[in-house]
Amino acid sequence: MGAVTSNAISIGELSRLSGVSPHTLRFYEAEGVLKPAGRAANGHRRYRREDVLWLEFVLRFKVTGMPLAEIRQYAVLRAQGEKTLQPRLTMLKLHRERLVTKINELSTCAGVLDDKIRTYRKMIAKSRVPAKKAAK
Amino acid sequence: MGAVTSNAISIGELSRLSGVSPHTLRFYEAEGVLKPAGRAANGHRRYRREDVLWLEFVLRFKVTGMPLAEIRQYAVLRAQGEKTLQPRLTMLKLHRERLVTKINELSTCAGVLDDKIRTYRKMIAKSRVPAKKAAK
DNA sequence: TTAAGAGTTGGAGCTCACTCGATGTCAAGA
DNA sequence: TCTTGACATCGAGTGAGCTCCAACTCTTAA
Repeated sequence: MGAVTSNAISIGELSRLSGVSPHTLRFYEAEGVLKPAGRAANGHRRYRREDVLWLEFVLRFKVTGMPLAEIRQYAVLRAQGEKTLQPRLTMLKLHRERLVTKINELSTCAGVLDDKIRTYRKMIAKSRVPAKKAAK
Repeated sequence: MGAVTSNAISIGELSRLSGVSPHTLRFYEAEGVLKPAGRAANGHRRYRREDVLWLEFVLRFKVTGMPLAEIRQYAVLRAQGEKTLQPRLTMLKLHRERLVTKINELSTCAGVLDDKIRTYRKMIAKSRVPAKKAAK
């Protein structure tokens, strides 16, 4: 049975798994968003289950528009252990607020967009009817 | 009473009104997002009511994450008049779809975030209780 | 033995959306 | 007359977030 290897995966596998290119994964590591990955004997990066979970968390942050710098800040706190629970909670709450605001903003825009679409449909319908009448 | 002036505003006024810097307004014009503004006798840009409304529309597109290139594309169609109603409607519908998808995605993330916040609160509460007991 | 394929590094380059700086014109007010 | 302030143009610079390239090392399979 494999000794140290256990269930660690390569950068290529993580890339396929996460949809993030190997380039970008290394870039994230350089930026301090991902902690320096463990290495195999040949120097290749080895990602473990917890690394995959953290990446998923990071991607959720990203999707919600958090800038990398802020994600890194959170990552740094996390690396410092339990004593930073409070500041991390503060960051999460703040981000939650922004997220709710953003969702509301987008919903408003979606409403306006719907109105616009309805108007367009009507305009297109009207511009077609006279043509039919004329043809009659 | 003022003749041609009517209710046209300067770039500075539009900037204050919209929260977009004069630099950026000129940049938008150069990019074809805003149509070339009318000019006063001295060469200064004069924006009219319809220009302000169009800018508002553009900003709503922007807020919802539409890239400038796409907004310009819409602007170009609009400038071509009634005959482009159909392609514009198509663009609006497509964008609506993306917007709805985005809103759902964000809502999911908000849910996950809420869970995380709850977990953090519990962890913080637990890390406090033993300290109190020890002090007793 | 050679070639392919997956990884490594460092650094340059790219896109997007601004943002700024230099330089100039013009009109109004002290 | 001189200064201030708002505007103009043009081109360069910025920052975020990748994305690609060159050159190299290993391992494995033909």
